[in-house]
Amino acid sequence: MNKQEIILKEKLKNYYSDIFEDDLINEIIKVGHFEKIRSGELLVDIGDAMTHIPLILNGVVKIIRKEKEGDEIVLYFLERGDTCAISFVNCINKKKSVFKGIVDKDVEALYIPIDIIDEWLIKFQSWRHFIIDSYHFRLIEMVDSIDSLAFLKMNERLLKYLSGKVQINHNIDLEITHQEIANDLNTSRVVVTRLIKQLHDEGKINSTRNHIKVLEFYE
DNA sequence: ACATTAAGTGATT
DNA sequence: AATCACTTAATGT
Repeated sequence: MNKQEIILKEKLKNYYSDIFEDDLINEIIKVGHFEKIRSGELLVDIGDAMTHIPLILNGVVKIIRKEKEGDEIVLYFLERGDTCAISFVNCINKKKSVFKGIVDKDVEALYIPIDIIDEWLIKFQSWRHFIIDSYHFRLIEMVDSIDSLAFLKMNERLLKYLSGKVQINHNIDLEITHQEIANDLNTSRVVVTRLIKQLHDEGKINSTRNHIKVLEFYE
């Protein structure tokens, strides 16, 4: 086993040993191939056929639903321990992706071929549970995001968005522009600017160019 | 110093 | 809450 594999095994052990049994971790290391993906890179696009599934070790992936003419909206973020279970089902049925995934913060991931994923479902209980749990979790996130769209006003959505960012980044300092937020929420920059200013005046955030410090957020 | 990009604002729908 | 049109401020070359 080479040096990289050892480091990898350590990372996997640290992050996943609570959920996966040792045998499974060993198999993951055997068949998975390691990749680093830089922030801003496209992971999957709508219509892509998937052959491998990334198991996220580090970083953040932004999952986006896209309307025909460029209109996009962010559904949720994936981080360590997450994997897009939606894509498992895509794989098993050999269907194409319905979502677009962009790397939001540099990602380290292990790519696992789909046929093996299928085998593991039978072979490992912990894997089965992992997939089902993560599917369930995605569903909850989706419902949540539908709720937001349907019932929340823009200012509430913004606050929720910022809260989510803080959680996933493990940092209350966000490097983001009003324009980027506007794109993610599918609104205009002007609107974001005004709401940001409001939140700033209310003392809930601190905003300067390219940077927002979130002082009040949901857990 | 100049150009570019981000953010702020008033008025209108 | 969106859009337009314009200003001001911050930053890069």
